Parts: sequence; structure tokens; C-alpha cells
Amino acid sequence: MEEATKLLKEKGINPSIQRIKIFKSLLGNCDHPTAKDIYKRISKEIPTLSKTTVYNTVKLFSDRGILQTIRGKEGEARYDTKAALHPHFRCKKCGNLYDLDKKLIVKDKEKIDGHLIEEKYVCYSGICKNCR
Amino acid sequence: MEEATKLLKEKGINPSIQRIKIFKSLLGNCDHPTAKDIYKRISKEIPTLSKTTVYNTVKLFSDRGILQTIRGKEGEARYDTKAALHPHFRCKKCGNLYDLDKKLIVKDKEKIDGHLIEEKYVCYSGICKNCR
DNA sequence: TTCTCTGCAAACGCTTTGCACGGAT
DNA sequence: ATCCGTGCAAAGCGTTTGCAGAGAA
Repeated sequence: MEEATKLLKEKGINPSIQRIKIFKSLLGNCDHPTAKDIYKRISKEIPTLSKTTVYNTVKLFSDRGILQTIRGKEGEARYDTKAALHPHFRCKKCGNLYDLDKKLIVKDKEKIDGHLIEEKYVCYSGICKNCR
Repeated sequence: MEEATKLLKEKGINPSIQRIKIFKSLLGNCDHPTAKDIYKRISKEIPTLSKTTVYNTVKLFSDRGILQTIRGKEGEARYDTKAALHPHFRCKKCGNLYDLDKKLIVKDKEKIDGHLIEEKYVCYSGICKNCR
């Protein structure tokens, strides 16, 4: 059995062809696709694919802890199989989102991977004191 | 002249009543309001206020470097007069966004300000190597 | 006059919802 | 028969755009 298929089954997800392809699309690409990106890629192979299925599937994956949703510059959802583990770098010009090494320690105004860093934004999440 | 009015003028912004109130609303509240939040607050005082004006104004403020746009969990725009300077803490339960002290160094799973931190997300931005 | 500001209405883009069809069990 | 996965169509929601009226310079 294929690796992707096996992983889905392990998570209790019925491995339909759509789900396998969407999962592979997330695994195989180091970018952070939007629903539209995923739809465009896979509808070449499955012409009847609908965006609803893409949204259904990423929602399912998210519920099962397979992927994380991160927000792009314009607020569109982007999906990443390992978003919580590493920092990102977003280009203010082209809007691309790059992965950075988790262990990297970055100082202000420093260049890293050839990118010129101008700002750093940190957001922690968890349960606040009022909700505990 | 009022402080808020003076600050707007310094930035070359004509201090209309709407702009002053929106600016004050951002300064005076330590939360990070959405356009809707701002609209709801100020339309109590200015019943004819339109959401368009709120959007126009935050866009203007953003262009002049007065505020930063940060993205909420659901992707809605939230506005902060000093977002780039400090990290945030977002509660996974209630969705509230809290300011954290910039100088704080936070380790994983640590409690801070009484909040229980579960995840840390870092995003750098600037100009990528392909755009330079 | 011209320029700026405002705000209604409509459009737009991303995402969700309702529902019905088809296939598997 | 039920349950599940899919996908069309429509709705929902935040945001932007087009445009016109009012007011300031």
C-alpha cells in the first residue's frame, strides 16, 4: 500500500482518491497552498473535483491534526502539514511564503537564506487565563 | 488641540471627525479590533458612519504607517497601532488576542501572564531573494 | 471651480451550507 | 436499508470598488 494511503488509514480516514491526492499535494510541495492552489493542481487529474471537496478535506485533515491552517497576507487560508513546527518568511513584494529552519535564531535586519528580514511577528497560542 | 488630532496632522492626515474617532478607538483600546468592532463602537456616536469609511480610514492609516494589520484566526483583519513591535497571545478557546511584552522570552509550554502557551508561531517578513 | 471626504450600493473573492445523487456496506 | 463521500448551487461574510453628493479651499 502506498505511503500516503497508509498514513490516512492510520488517522482513521477513508482514503478516497480525492483525499489521497489532496494529501499528497500537501506533502509533496514545500509551498503552502491555498484551497484554490490545491484545486487547480488536482482538477487537472480529477476534472470533476469540486472546491467543496477541497474544503471538506482540509477541514477533515485539520480536525484530525494532519495539517495546520496559516493565514496569508490577504487573510486567505493556507495549509501546511507542519506549520506549528517552524517559522515562516513572507515576502512583502511577491507574497511568497517560505519555510525557515526551526533552529535558526534570527536577529533583526539580518539576511537569512538570502531573504532580507525587515520584521518579525510572533504569536503564541493556547488557553488564556480567563478560559482556564 | 487634542493629542489625537495633532498626531494625525503630523502624519499629513486631515483630521475629520470620523478619522479622529477611529484613531482614538485604536489608541484607547488595548484590544485589536476588526473593522466591524470599530464600526460598532463609533456608529453609536456617529450614526451615519459607514463601514466603507472605516475601511477607507484604516487603509489610509496603514499606508501612513500608523497602524498594522494582523490576521485573526478566521482570517479577518485586525488593527493594531503597534503590532510589529510586540508578540501576541491568542486564546484557542475564546479567540481573544492579548499583547505580550516585547522583551519577554518565552519557552514552550510555559505560563505567561497567566495564559497557558501551547504553540508558538513565528513569521518574518521582508523582501525575498527573488525580489531583490 | 477643484479637491477631498463620506457613504450607499453593488461587486468580489473566499469559505460554508444545504441538499441530492451515487457507491459501498 | 443505512452510511459515507462527493459536488452543484446558493448563501454568507469580510472587503473592495464605483460613483455621486456634500463640503472645504
